[in-house]
This record gives sequence, C-alpha cells and structure tokens, in this order.
Amino acid sequence: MKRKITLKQIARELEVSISTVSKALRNSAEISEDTKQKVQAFAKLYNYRPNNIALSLKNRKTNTIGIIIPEIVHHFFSKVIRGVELVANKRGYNVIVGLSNESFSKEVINMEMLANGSIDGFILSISKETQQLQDYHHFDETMSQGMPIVMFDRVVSDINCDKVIVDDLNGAKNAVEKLIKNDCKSIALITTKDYVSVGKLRTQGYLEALENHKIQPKAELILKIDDTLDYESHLEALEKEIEQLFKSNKDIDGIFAVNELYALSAMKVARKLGLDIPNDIQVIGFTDGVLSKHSTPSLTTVSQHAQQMGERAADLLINKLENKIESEEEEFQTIVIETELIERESTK
Amino acid sequence: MKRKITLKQIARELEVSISTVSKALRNSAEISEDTKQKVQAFAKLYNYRPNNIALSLKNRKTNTIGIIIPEIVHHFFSKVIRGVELVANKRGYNVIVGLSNESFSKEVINMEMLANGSIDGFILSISKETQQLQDYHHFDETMSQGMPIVMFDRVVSDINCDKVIVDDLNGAKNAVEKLIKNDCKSIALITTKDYVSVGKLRTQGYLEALENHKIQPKAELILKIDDTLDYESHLEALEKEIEQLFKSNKDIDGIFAVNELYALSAMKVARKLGLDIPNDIQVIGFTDGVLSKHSTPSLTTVSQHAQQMGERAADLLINKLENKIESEEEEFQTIVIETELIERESTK
DNA sequence: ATAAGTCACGAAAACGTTTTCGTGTTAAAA
DNA sequence: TTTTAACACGAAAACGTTTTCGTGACTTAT
Repeated sequence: MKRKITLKQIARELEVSISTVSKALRNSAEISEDTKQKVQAFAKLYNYRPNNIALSLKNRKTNTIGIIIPEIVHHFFSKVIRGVELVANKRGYNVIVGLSNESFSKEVINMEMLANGSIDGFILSISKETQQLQDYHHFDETMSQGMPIVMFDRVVSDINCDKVIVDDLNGAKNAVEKLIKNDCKSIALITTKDYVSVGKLRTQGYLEALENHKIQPKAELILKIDDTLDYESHLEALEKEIEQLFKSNKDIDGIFAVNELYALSAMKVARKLGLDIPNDIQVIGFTDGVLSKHSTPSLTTVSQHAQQMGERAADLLINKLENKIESEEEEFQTIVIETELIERESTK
Repeated sequence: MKRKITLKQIARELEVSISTVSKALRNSAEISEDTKQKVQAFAKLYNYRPNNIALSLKNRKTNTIGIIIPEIVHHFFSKVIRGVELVANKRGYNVIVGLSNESFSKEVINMEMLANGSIDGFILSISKETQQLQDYHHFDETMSQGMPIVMFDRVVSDINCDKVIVDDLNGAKNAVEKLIKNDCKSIALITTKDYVSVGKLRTQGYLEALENHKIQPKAELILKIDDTLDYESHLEALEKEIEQLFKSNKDIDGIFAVNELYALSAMKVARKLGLDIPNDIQVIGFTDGVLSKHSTPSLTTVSQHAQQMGERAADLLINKLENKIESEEEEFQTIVIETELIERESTK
C-alpha cells in the first residue's frame, strides 16, 4: 500500500529541489527541457496528482461549494442538487451536502462545520423551523465573513444575498385561471400555514386569480394544513381534513393544491366519495415530483424546473466567487424561474 | 467584511506566541490559568474556529467521505445518502457527493477529483456502464493508495472491499413465493438484462422460488428489458413490450417486477386490458420508492431498506478509517441487508 | 550557596503546494 | 579580459494548524 506520491518524494528521487519539480510539472520556462522531461516522465509513471488540500490551503480556495437542504429524499431537492452538481462539476467545483432535516439547530451546526474553510460558498434552502423562528443570525455571520450565500426556493427577504426563486405567485395564478377557464365554479385551495413562504405566495396567487375573474373567495374553501410534522407519517389525518372539506362544500368542482401529496390525497378522497376526475372535479398540484406523472389519473401540475434552479444557483454562486475583484457596493441578484403548467389527465 | 480570525492574529494581538494560543485553546497544562483565560476569552469574542483545511493538511485526514452514485433523482439513492449523512454527521464527518450519471468516464473523473486528498474514503454504487465494461482499474488504484472503498447495492465481486448489499435473491424468492401461496399459477417476471448484477440475482430468486414449488419456468414468461436507456424517456416502449407479454400469455395471473416502474407499467397495461388487480392479476415490485405507496392500487413491494444500507455503509467505512492501527491481513466484510415484503393492495 | 526541579512559554518542524527572489555558471557583448 | 545577460536551478516563505523540544526564570531541597 503505497501512499500517494508528493513533490518532495519526486524531488528526492530525482535529486533536484522541490521547486524545480513543481515548476517542471507546470512547464515553467525557467526549467531546461531535459529536466522537464525527466520530471514529467517520472511523475506520469508514479501517477502524481497535486494534493487538493494543500492547494486549498495555499490558495485559500477550496473549489468546493456547500449545499444545505432540509431533506434529500424529495424529488424537488434532489433535482436541485443534480442541477448544482452539473454546473459545479463543469466549472471545476465539488459539492458537499448538508441536511438540516427541517431543524434549525442542525442547519446552524451544519453551516458552521462547513464554513470553517471547507467550502467557498453556500447554496441553501432554509428549514421550516428556521422559517418559524425567524432567526437568521447564522446567515448574517457567514456572509459577514466574506462567504457568499445563494438561497433558493425558500428564501428570506430580510437577508441580502443572491436568490433563485420560483414564480410561485404566477404559477399558482395560472393554475387557478386554468381551472376557471375549464369552467370550475367553486375552486378549493389546499395549502400550508402562512409561515411557509412558498405556501403564502401560492395562496396569494390563488386569491389573485379569483379576484381577476370577479369571483368572491370563500374562507371555507381554503384548507390550511399544518405541515410542521412530516407529510408521510400523518396521511390519514390529512385525508380526514380533506374529506371534511368536501363534505361541507358539496359544490367543489376544482382543487388547487400547493404540493403533490395534497393533490394526490385530494384525488384519493374524491374517488372514495364517488367523484370522477376530471369530470366532477378537476385537480392541479404544484411540484416537480414523479407521483404526478404516474398517478391515476395522472396529475396536472405546475412544474418548478428544479434542476434549472440548481443550475442557476450554482452559476450565480460561482460567478460571485470568481469575480471577487471589484465588488465595491455588492449587488445581489434575484433570479425568478418561470413555472410551466403541465397538463395531464386530472384536468379537462 | 472581516476575514476569519486565525491563531496568528490572536497571538499578535495578545503578544504571545502562536504555540501558546494553540495550547491555551486546547486547555494544555503547560499554560498558566491567567493566560488561558485571556486567550479563551479573546477567541470566544472573535468567534475563533480552527481552519478545517489546515487541520486536514496537518492530520492527513479530512473527516470527509465521498459518495459516488449513478443518479441522485432516485428514491433509493437519495435514501442511501440520507443514511450516510446521518451517521457521518453523528461521527463527525462531512459528505461530498459525486454523480456518475451512469457513465463510466464520469465515475472515473469524479473519483480522481476526490481521491487527491479531498476525502478519506469512498462509498459508492457503480454505474451501469462500468458494469458493462467491467473496467475496474479505478477502484484498484484508489484502494492501492490506501483509500478504503465501501460498495453498496451494485457491487462487483472481483473487487476486494467492504460491501453492503440487499439480499436480492431471497427478496425476490419470497416475493414470488408469496404469489404462489396466493394461488398464482402463471407468474411472469419483468427484469433487466443480465449484466445488471441486481437484476440477475432477482431473476435467480424468481427461478428458485418456482423450482422450490415444482413449477416449470417458461422462457416466454420472462421479459428482459434493456435498461441502458433511462427509464422515464421510453415508457411507451416499455408498455408495448409488457402488453405483448400479456397478449401472448393470456393465463398470466401474477407478476414479479424487479423495480417499481416496471411494476407500475404492468399494472397500467393490465388495467388497460380490462384486468382487475388483484383479482385477475397480482403484482409485486422491488423497490423503496414512493410510487408504490401512492399508486392505485398501491403496490406490494420488496423493501430494500435503503437508508439502513447507507447507515451501515457509513459505519463500515468510518470504522475502517479509524482502525487503521492493526490491519495486518486486511479483511473485508459484506453486510447483507434483509428485505421485507410490504403488502399492499396489488396482492390478495 | 549550589544543584535540581518546576513552571510558563517560544522556536521550529511538519503537512504539500506555489511563487518570489537570489545565485552560481556559462555564453555573449564590449 | 572584463562586464553583462541569459540560463537553470535552489532556498525560503506562505497558507493555518499541532506538537515536540528547548530554555530562561523561579522555587525547593541539600
């Protein structure tokens, strides 16, 4: 088990100095052709590769970006990671992943671990708990130490940094307008409590769409789910709530849900109540998941272009990292990714 | 924008040596109480944290593990990552992710990038292309440089390293035996071409189950899909093949599919042909995905315990990393994760 | 009063690079 | 022949730590 070979070992073996080896390998004009050839041949033979850690220390640059997300077992987030990885790799960066698991303290700890030299910058989406607590000191501290942050999807407007967001409002609005165009007269909304920024915006989109068409929103058609608990574990509770919604409002003929699972649950309950989709009720969800595509009936959804979000976020971050030159008055961008309505079987 | 503070800066500020600062912070007995207090207070005030990169270089240990997977937008793999992350974090390690995208060259490049000092060891599942080419030189090279590898799920028996695998054979066998017990007389298998190691094992499990029950396997009931292309993109082709299978074998009353999508497609086609699930045909899949749970009817599957695989793999790797002491004759373990049959609506 | 021992700290090396600057040798120019 | 320039290389610093070893100033025992 031979360790990786270093400049020092090559130097010793060839009886030259470390500097000479280093220069020879980088094809410096200072070194004679003879020596270069000898060194390069030897290095190739022993498969020399510069040690990344040493380079990072010397250059004070790791060429690694950290991504902190609330959950990885989630189509949206894994697609974002794929996007980040894609452009990061293309531009010579590695990606290190931290999971907050929707917990504030884990988010903080993870960031502190990575901020101490391991990475050059962050791409992150904040946890639900952080959104609730509204404690953003860790972001401020990180940035004040000169480490750039790019937030995506779940962003916080109080923090000044680059952002990549989905056009949640218009996405929702278009979806609801589609339902209206499809002749739905009584459209229900299944959303989250307001502290989830995206839930709030999508709710707003729903309201604006109704307003644009002179439809009076009714409070009883809006179901706000407490999603502090994780979805999967209390599916039955969710379905109960939705069933209640249907039973109290027999005239519902359209549903807009702010995520995939709410939409699917709505379809399941509707079916159970003997309602036909899309003839009795039309349903639209908001997501990038697989469930929509493969459910029966397949679900019309607002696509968020998750991978593209990741790509844009990575480009934004790397650009910032590599343009540290000027930056008198730092200026931050917010990129808005347009959504796309993917029509499937759950709408007419 | 103040840079992160270093030992050197603290030393200068307090007019002591760097060594003194370092020792004071680590509570060395060599340093007087007075000095310790002064230093620690100052460090706390300026939020001093040791630089990870410098530590890595000094200790020749990064406390980071690299994970290389073929695809991240995939429930199985993302669950594995979650498992790895979980124990890695608990044991003080970070996780850096590389995606091979099922490509041999990307796998090689990614490994080379990380092997040059960025990480202490690998956890990986090899790409389909690598499985086909059977070129494993990059694994050999990595290991010969003293960097341990733990393979999971898609492993290669030629390589001597720690492994975490699913008991594919018995998982498949149990599933098929379940179908037999449920009175299926003509059970079809939808699997992959043989070079995919797990596909091969699951096929073998199918055959053994039949044999155990004195059922003669019929070649025409075995459908081998070429999955070099990515699933999602050629769904129709897949469904065509399955439809052909049904039409040529009208007596099929049970289906075992080696993954989720094959199973779902089978259900879809069956429904299209007017067959009822589970009354006319019972279906079992092999996976850890979400689709099974939320499909209609929900799908009975063989669960692989993906997260547990990740956890075990991480423990295996970290144990090896931290026990570098002895290891005269290196010995490698293979951990077999037992599967579990999760019964849902697609079987009686 | 001297030897021995304790205490509190600093110098320096090491991890593996890159780069700046100096220096000895040789060849060309004056 | 002397000065200058080009050439080819090496020494050393720097990135930020930790740790070994040395050392001067006291204190204690003889």
